[in-house]
Amino acid sequence: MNIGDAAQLSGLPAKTIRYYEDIGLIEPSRSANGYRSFRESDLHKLTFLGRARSLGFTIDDCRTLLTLYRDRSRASADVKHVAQDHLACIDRKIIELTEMRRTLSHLVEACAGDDRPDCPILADLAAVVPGQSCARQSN
Amino acid sequence: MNIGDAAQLSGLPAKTIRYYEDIGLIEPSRSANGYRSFRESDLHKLTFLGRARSLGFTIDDCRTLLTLYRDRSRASADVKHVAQDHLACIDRKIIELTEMRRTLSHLVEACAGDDRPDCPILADLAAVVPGQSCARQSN
DNA sequence: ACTTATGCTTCCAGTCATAGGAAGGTCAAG
DNA sequence: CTTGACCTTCCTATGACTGGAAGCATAAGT
Repeated sequence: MNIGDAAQLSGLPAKTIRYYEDIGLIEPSRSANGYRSFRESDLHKLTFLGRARSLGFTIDDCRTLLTLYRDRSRASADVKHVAQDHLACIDRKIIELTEMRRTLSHLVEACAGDDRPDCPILADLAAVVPGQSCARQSN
Repeated sequence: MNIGDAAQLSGLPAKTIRYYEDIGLIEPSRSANGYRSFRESDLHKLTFLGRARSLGFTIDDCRTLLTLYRDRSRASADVKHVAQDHLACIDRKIIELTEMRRTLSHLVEACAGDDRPDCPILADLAAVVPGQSCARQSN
């Protein structure tokens, strides 16, 4: 199977598949003409990766998860640990975004949105004293 | 005022301030020795930028917002528009993360997390048929 | 006057997970 | 035998920085 078919079947762009080979996530064999040749197991890995990425796991997480997947003597605790860490990371992001959303929606509501220049949004951006804002922990 | 003080007072790293000059967001003057010299207005812009960034506005948004801020004849509708677009963007991200969170937390709950190899998390990652998963709209 | 330390400068490279595109080889169909 | 679709590698760009090297400037201490 060539990369085009692998892309079609896995749902990943060919570009991404080449990248995954580059960074050592997959190792498809090569045909005589130099084309990548994908076996069932390669395709399986690709769909695994696609699914893991769609759940927001980093490439590094994916590497770990793939290793655990291959390892028949793994402990499910190890997998759970990776997933829980990621879950915590997602939760932090959701909290951060929700906080932004809260502030921003207040500002948007307060803004008349007409042709006059007075704008509470700009006023907020301009007025905040550095030490007092919530800007610090966002990095 | 040198960059170190500007960094302290604005809460932004000196590196970031240099970067903002590089991309044309600010234009501090220079002292005789070649050091950047920050006026009150520069500092004001920096805190404005810091606040806008902490609300998740892109650099491009910041550029627009700064321009609107300078423009005394702006219409608040223009500002509101930028903010609303960003709010919609935040909402999309929250929805996406929440969807990930939902799936992932189910999987984590279902995983025993002991020393046995059986793991619903890996099973899910491995089993999904490409066309059927929710992987598509995440790009 | 000399050393040390801190602060400033520019420039180059790296991050993350790809995407875009150029230049060129391969293959099936008409 | 040419067209077009597919494949290859290699280089560059994204966003918003961050890290680090090499080299001046300045201030403090001895």
